[in-house]
Amino acid sequence: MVARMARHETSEKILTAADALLAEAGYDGASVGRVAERAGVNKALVFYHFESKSKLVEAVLARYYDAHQAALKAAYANTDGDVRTRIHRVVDAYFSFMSEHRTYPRLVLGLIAANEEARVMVQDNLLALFEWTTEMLADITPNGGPLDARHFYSTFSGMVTGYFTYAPVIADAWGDDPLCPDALAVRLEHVHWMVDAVLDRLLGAEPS
Amino acid sequence: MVARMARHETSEKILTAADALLAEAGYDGASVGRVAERAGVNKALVFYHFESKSKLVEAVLARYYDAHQAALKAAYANTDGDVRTRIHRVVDAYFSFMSEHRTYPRLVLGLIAANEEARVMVQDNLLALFEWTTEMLADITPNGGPLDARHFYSTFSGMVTGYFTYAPVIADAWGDDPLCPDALAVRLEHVHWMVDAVLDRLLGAEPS
DNA sequence: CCTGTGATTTACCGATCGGTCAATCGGCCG
DNA sequence: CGGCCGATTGACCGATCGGTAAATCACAGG
Repeated sequence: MVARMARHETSEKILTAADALLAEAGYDGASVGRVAERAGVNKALVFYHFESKSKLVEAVLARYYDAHQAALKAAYANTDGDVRTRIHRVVDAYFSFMSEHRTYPRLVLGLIAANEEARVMVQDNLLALFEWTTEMLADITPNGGPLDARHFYSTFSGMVTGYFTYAPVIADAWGDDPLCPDALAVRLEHVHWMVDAVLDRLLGAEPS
Repeated sequence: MVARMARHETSEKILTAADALLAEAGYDGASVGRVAERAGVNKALVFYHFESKSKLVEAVLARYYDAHQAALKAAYANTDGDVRTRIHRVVDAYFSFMSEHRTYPRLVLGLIAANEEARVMVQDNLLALFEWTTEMLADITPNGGPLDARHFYSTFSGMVTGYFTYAPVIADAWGDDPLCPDALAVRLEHVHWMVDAVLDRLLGAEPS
């Protein structure tokens, strides 16, 4: 009577449940028991497929890491157009990745807010994106000071991820759902407007 | 032998310990036992002074709420200078409040990442700031669309709070401490530069 | 000096946490 | 059919969680 399924199938169900629960309730709130319950699976089975809770969380993160970086690099690898066009393309890729994986930014938020152990899991991916973005902007931003690439990375990634993570909190004040397609499109417009504002001031009246 | 102290004194020690622990470990990580331990106080005493854990957290938040809003309103109440000058003054107030209360943004982060109950505690304060900022920007930003005041609030508050909350994560990649006075001054410069970039594009070549 | 009162402590509760273990189940191969 | 092996289960562990009850303590007023 017990439904049998391939190893991969069961693991995937557990990963999906853990992903959703981590985004909803953070690291501590996503207990192994609740993850198993949502996956429709025995609690001990979670430890059989992933040996510990931290390993499970790392597995959830790993599903996003490669995809996240690949999406950005693919967008920047397209060399059509000038610098402005390419930056807009990367912003589009960043934003659409987040809207296609809405649990991801909240998952990261939950890990950063939790204990030191959970925090270091996020570091590797964050640092990789950080260094890569710095390299991308190296041509148009000075080294050091308030216009260093690291500040622009912090500012613009925060504009995107911050919107998704804070959305459930401000949803009440906002009349319509801030995560509905229309609202997301408007937010994306805002980010693009900000990019242009920055580039206008950075590049001056330089002919493009 | 047991040191006696005024009611206010003990409460304050517990509040301070809870504040620090919430910022470090989030809502679930800041257990009542650990809070009591850090405050050098018996665990049951926490329930005597604050009847439950959620009431304790609300008390911690309450210490910041009034001060946070008062700081911003005081800055904007100063009507010297044009719009640009006044906005820069509010940004300065926002930034300096965060750097003087560094546990505050991480405390809020920890509550947002935790369960629904903890999330609603943050809403009230966030919404008050949100509406007030909207009102402040009403004159120079259009209603609705990507240039609505709500988007600028989300963007600029994220630029400040996001920097403080993500700092411990990116500290390793950053050579020097991102929260040391020099680094903070540079970040503040960056935010001001962004404000000017936005105002240049919003107000056009308007003579000031 | 006695007593009342509020601050503090000790001991304890049921629930849940992450994790383990032996038993069991289901399909495949000989 | 019998045996093997990997997937799954239920029962259980010690630790810790938020919270409670009653005893104890320190001090002020009569």
